Amino acid sequence: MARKKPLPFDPIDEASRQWGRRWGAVEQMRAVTSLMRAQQIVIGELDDILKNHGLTFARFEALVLLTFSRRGSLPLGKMGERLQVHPTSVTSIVRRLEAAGLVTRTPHPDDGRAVLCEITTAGRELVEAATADLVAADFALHGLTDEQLKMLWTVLEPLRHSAGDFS
Amino acid sequence: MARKKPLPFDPIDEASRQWGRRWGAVEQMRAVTSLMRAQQIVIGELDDILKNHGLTFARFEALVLLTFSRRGSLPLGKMGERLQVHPTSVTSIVRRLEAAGLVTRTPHPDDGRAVLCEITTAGRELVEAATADLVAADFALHGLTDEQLKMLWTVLEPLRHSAGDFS
DNA sequence: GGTATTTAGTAGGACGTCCTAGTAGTTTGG
DNA sequence: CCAAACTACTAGGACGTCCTACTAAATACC
Repeated sequence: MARKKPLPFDPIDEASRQWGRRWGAVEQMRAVTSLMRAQQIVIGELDDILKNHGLTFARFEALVLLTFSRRGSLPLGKMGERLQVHPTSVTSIVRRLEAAGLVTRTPHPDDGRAVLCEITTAGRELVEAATADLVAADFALHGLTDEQLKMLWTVLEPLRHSAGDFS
Repeated sequence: MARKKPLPFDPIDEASRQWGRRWGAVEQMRAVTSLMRAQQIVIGELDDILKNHGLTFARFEALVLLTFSRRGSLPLGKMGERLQVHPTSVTSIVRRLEAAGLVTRTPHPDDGRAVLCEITTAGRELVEAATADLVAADFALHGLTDEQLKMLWTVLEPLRHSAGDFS
């Protein structure tokens, strides 16, 4: 994941300097660029860890969600709501999980339109193993203090809220 | 972008509650999930704004980078370094920019392997217009104070640093 | 100088994300 | 009770990201 040759300067810092000479909203630009890059770094590391289990972070999240449900199963639509992704993304994720034998797809007993996704025993075991690895790796958030982690969440919370994720 | 029906609770908060009952690293998990979701929200809004200009944020960033260069041109490899993306991503981005007439691709005069990407007049004009829109929209970071924006950057900086982005 | 290695970029493919469109069930309202 | 509206999901495609080859050119090293 790490660049072969790290730049001798922070590219975002450098860009924000140039940005400031022409346009406004320097702090916003810098924050957004940071956010993008940090997300890219983190998901790269997480996917790297999960690759050893044949997973991606998206699929891992789906499995975790299922383990949190009472019966270990949810309709795809509910999964999309909780994971905050588009319905078609859920279809894609679940298709791959099913192919790996980690979930099963059955028609919903009470609603002919819906599909129930249920985690298998193999899925539950894999979640445990994968989670252990992620926790051991600090979720790729090396060196951030609990203070900083809370700050990150606190700063981003109103952003998520105003985007209409929840009320 | 906004969900049709926002959940009556914060899905990340809810997940972290359940997570805490089984596994550790609750703060990390919550921070990571926040980061992922916030990035998704922000890039969604930015792409939405840029769609009016026939751009995406990735392509916008590439154009901005070119306007920051002395001659308005850079070899693809340099662009990848500065944008912190894989070489093949640069190829993809530049191909689309070229198709839109926003950049030209010419062989590098001093290095037969390299390709020089140069922004066109149309490209420069588009960057100005698109930037104005993004700035007007606060880069989709509605309501975050300068304090919070700085905090975001500050918290994420060491993460980027330790990933080897720069030294 | 001539070969070996490194470097720049492209080709093709996997994945996750979104979108639009379409199908098949369910619910609503007259 | 039947048609209209809505809902759950799938199909197919665009985009950006990464990866693994692969080609061609430049550089290093005998």
